[in-house]
Amino acid sequence: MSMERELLLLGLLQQQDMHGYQLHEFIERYMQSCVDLKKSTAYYLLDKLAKEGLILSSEEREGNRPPRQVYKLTPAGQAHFLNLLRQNLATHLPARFPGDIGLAFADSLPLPEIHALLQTRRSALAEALAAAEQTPPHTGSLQLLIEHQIAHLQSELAWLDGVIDRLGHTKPG
Amino acid sequence: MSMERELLLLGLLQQQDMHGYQLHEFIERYMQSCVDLKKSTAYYLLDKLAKEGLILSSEEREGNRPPRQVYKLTPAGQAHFLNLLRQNLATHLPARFPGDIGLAFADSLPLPEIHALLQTRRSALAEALAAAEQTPPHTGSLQLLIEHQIAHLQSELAWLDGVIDRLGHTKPG
DNA sequence: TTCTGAATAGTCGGTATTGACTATTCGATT
DNA sequence: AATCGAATAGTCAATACCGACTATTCAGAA
Repeated sequence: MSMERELLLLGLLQQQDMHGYQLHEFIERYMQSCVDLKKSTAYYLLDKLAKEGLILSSEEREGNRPPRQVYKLTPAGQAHFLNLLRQNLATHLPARFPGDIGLAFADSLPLPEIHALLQTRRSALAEALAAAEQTPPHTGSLQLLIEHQIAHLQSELAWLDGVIDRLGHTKPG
Repeated sequence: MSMERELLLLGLLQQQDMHGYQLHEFIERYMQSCVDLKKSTAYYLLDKLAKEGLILSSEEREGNRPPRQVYKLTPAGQAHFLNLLRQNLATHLPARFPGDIGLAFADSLPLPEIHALLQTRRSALAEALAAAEQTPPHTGSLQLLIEHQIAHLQSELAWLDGVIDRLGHTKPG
């Protein structure tokens, strides 16, 4: 498993014991800007971490609900978490831009159509930025992620505007 | 397969017939900023596109070299390519920041250590920016990708400097 | 000419990831 | 008290993906 996903699960469990569903909910709600982790993948990875002895699972029932597996960090897991954390903080992990692939082939379409399509993209981007700016403030480091997202989207918007602008001045042929 | 990878392969074959190895070489050399596509994955996806009738493969030998599969777009593939291209250009695909996961759990380490680790990250980031700025200019839309990468890395560097700076002023406790 | 290292051109077994599905419970509504 | 939709808590078969490996050719050194 990639180190980011591993760090993510261990990190959340280090803050608080949780069961799989809860873990996935939290990630979807508050961390969608850094990872996309499907529910079934989360369960798969939790199983694997348990087999590696980094976390322990125990049954628990609440009210009439069917029993569920609650996970907690082992001492080995705690140590491993700290190592991954150090490694993550010290490394620059390049972000990928899947939207650039289209740009790379844009010459296959007539200029006015490219312009119209990029205007649509611009709107979507501006909306994402507005949504990020609307996010209510969070505590501690989650706030950091929101601010990062906003700074990034602002830079993206400025860049896209530059691209759209230059599109008009392109000499045909 | 994700639409980006599909668009990428069809797009390259639309510009020029190629064989698998060549395709992968090009992607590694010139498009590492938008995708990470392993060689074996490229072959797997080419097989799949062929099965879907979007590309055709034919044997070809050059000199004494063993024969190899050369791929070309079918008319269906060309049409599909244009649709994917329109969709890609019109959509904002959010980038992910795996480096943010560490930041989210930074409070697990003492402040001076976080500071030291982030300085290391900053160096790596600055180096990546310098490398991007050193890239010799390219023709057409590939130049666009390089400029995007530079703009992005500049924004990342400014943001990281802000984070490191605020770290010093944080009141402990 | 024989060896060695780099470039070319892939294949294959195993791991990671996910979409689609199951099943239970709860609260509200009829 | 029966029904319906949303929330909870997962499972599983199928796909996607990749690391490590194989095999050939070529250029240059010994």
